[in-house]
This record gives sequence, C-alpha cells and structure tokens, in this order.
Amino acid sequence: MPELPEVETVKIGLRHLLADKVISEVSFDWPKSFPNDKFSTDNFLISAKVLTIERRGKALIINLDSGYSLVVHLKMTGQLVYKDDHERFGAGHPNESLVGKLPDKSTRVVISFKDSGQLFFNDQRKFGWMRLLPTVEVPNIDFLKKIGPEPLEVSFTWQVLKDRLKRRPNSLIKAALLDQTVLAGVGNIYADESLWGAKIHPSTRVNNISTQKIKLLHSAIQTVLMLSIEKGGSTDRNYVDAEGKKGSYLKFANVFRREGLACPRCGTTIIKIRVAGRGTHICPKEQRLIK
DNA sequence: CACTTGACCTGTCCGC
DNA sequence: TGCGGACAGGTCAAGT
Repeated sequence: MPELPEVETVKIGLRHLLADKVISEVSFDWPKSFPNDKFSTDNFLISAKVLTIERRGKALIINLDSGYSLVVHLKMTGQLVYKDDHERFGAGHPNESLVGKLPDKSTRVVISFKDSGQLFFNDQRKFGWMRLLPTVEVPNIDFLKKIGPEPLEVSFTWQVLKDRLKRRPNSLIKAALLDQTVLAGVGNIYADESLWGAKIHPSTRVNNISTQKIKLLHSAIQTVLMLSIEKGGSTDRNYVDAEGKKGSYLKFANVFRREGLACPRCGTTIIKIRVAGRGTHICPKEQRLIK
C-alpha cells in the first residue's frame, strides 16, 4: 500500500491536524503493531507535545517534545487517521464512511489528545508497526540506517540513480527499484508506472540498461511521484490520508491495474505478468525485454 | 556474495 | 452458499 506519495500525503495532513497537540492516552491491542513498554509510554508519550513530523522513504516520524519520536511504517494496509471529537460527518460526506466508524476491527493503536481528537493507527493485515524511541536513535533503526536516497531531493540526479543501481548489477530492474536500500519510497505501483514511462521491461537486468534509459527512468520516477503527491496518492484498496480521504492517482495511472486496457501511448493492450514475485503491469509492445 | 523465495496477517474474489 | 486457493500497495529472514 502506502508508498512515498501516500506517506507524504499523510505527513502533510498530520502536520496540520496534530500541530501542538498534547497526548493524553494511548491504547493498543496487538503488541506487534506497537511493541513498547509501559515505562516508555508513561514517561515519554503521555503528556508529550507533537513538535514536527517528517517522512523518510515510506516511514513517518512524529517528533515529540519529550525527546522521543513515534516512527510508523504502514506496510501494506496501514492507515493513520485523525478524528476530532466534535466532528460529525453526515451521510454522503466523503469522510463519513471511515472516520465516523472508528475505531473498528482493524484499529491497532489509538492515541488520544488532551484538548480533543484521536489518532487511529489501523492496519488490517498487521504488517505495519509504530514504535516509540528516543529521537536521537531514530536514524539508527535498521530500516532507516540502510535506506537509500530520497528520489525527490534535488541532489537525486540521474548519476545518483545510476550509482545506486550499481549495487545490484544483476538484478531485474523492478527488483532493484523495489529495494529500499537502492532508493527510498518506490513500491509496486510507482515501479510499474516509472518503467512504463521510460519504456523499460521490468525483467531487464540492471547491467543491460543504457545510460540514456537510466536518464529516462530517473525523470519518470520523479514525474510519477510528484504527480501522485499532487493527486493525494493512490487508493487501490485500503489507503486513506490523515482525514480518511482516498487518493486519486490511479485515475491517472498508465499501466498499474489497467491490464486489458489500452496503452495510453500506443493503444496496445496492457498485460499483467509476474516479476520479482510481484504483479507487474506493462505495455508488451513498448517495454521489450533486452537480454 | 548476490539474488530469490517464503513468512508475516486478514480479507476479497473467483472457480468449482 | 460454501470452500479452497490465489492474490493484495512491504519488508525481513532464510534459502539457493
């Protein structure tokens, strides 16, 4: 589920919704979703105020004035949704269906705030996690320690992409793009969309991709990610933003989940194949495999 | 060592 | 309707 554009959208939403909020209570039902002890939560979560919220790859970091941070990874089906106590959504309101019914059976963690409001961490498949740890330790957790560069930073040039891909010279390009240590934030949707943009077959070995194609791929990754952030991300099944709203990028997608439909460039029927163990969407005419 | 495959979970959809 | 199996946006550990 949430890839870079979705997590970025959640981040932007939470920055407004949680600004200066003070935590009053936390509850959780599934230890793997929130593996923290009572001592830490009592001393560094309860009564702490939200300072800043950042994103690194697909991880979200909520910094508190207690010197601790909440690090969240939504994995496939995670949601971070804020609900104000006084808000009441009527029938037909876009938020009514989800936010009005929270908590529900997928709710793993509830964080309540002093004046008003609650933050719900929902996660149907229970792959996601939220961890409370000292802010200075955040960069040292395994996931963030090994993660690659942010693809939307100005420092992320095509040469950087080329260098990063050299770490996996014999991998299929799709597997390399999904590897968070190569670059941060690209998942299955945006890998497919970017490879279509650059007209590269996802099973092409990294070694066999020309510099010219790397440049095209670099540009396609940035274009696709920026467009998706503009559209509030992609909602395929579960994803919603911090207000419970769906993202609309998939209306603009070129190949992802469009098998059987026409390639927007050439009209050839898009097919779905399996690459690197993942469902993969391509235009079979434009994305030819070069061995 | 580089790379690929299963495991972690729940829910939905599709064929019989 | 019911049941089994495949599949779903991610990341590790364990396998080759």
